[in-house]
Amino acid sequence: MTLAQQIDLSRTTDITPSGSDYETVRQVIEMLTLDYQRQPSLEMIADRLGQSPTQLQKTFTRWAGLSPKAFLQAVTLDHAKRLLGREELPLLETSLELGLSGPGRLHDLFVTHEAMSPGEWKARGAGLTIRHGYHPSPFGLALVMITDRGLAGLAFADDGGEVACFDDMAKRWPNADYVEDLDATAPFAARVFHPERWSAEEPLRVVLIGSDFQIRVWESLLEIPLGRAVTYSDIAQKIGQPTASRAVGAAVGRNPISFVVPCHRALGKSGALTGYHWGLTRKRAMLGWEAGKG
DNA sequence: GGAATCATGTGAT
DNA sequence: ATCACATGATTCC
Repeated sequence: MTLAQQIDLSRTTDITPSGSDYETVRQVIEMLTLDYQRQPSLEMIADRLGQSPTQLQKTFTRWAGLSPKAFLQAVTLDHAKRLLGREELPLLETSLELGLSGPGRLHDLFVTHEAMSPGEWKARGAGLTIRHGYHPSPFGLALVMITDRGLAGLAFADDGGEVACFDDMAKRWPNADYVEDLDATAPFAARVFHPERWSAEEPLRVVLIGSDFQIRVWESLLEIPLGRAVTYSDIAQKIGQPTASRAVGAAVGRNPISFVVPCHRALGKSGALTGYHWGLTRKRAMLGWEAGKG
């Protein structure tokens, strides 16, 4: 069976109502990034997209829970630095910590994770059955991969990139058996993008398949609260290898469960969004989207 | 200030 | 062995 046959695109189920808005958001972010010096106004952007400013405003609010202006601010370097928690006044810092302690513990408490043993990692997925399916998401078409131990992979495809996206994921565990099973993946797709629905009673189950080093990095990503960010060197410190920030970057980049393991909250020391496996635009979109949730 | 350069750990080939 | 990196600090203009 060929790869294209394994991925049946016609059977994707619409789960997130805001899924179709991402294309608009993506184009806006790209315009802003392309000539950030000229600071194109909302009117100009709407014009270039062939939409009215009010239409665009509506789309944004629906997608981000955030006005366009607030969203645009959330995408700037300035805001990224704030996420790192370096520029807070002491007073604000305290209230910020308090305010975040709820959602901040979210990942800790509501995502249970287990790691594959080193032996299983070396087997490169041998003996493992991975069920997968594409579903719409707030960040474009999402590829969900699960094992009987929980969510193993979450990836994103740009238009027409569905096969490439699947291939990217599948070659991480080349010896696994892959079965398309949208009925099995749909419940995960429905929950993943609604973190407020994760609960201690019914936590989101994820399984980390990677090397020992990668798993240590990914586990520390899980501890970053919503609305905060850390640097690659912060993570290196945390796992006790302070000179390994670059290796950390590589490991973060190989995170197979993007969004749930919040690798988009890892930034360069300057606050710059240095890279993202599924495209920098998507990283900006996620940070902006999350700014509307906290 | 910004470009060039270096030290650096991990994982794939 | 060698190479490519989602880094970061230092050293030059």
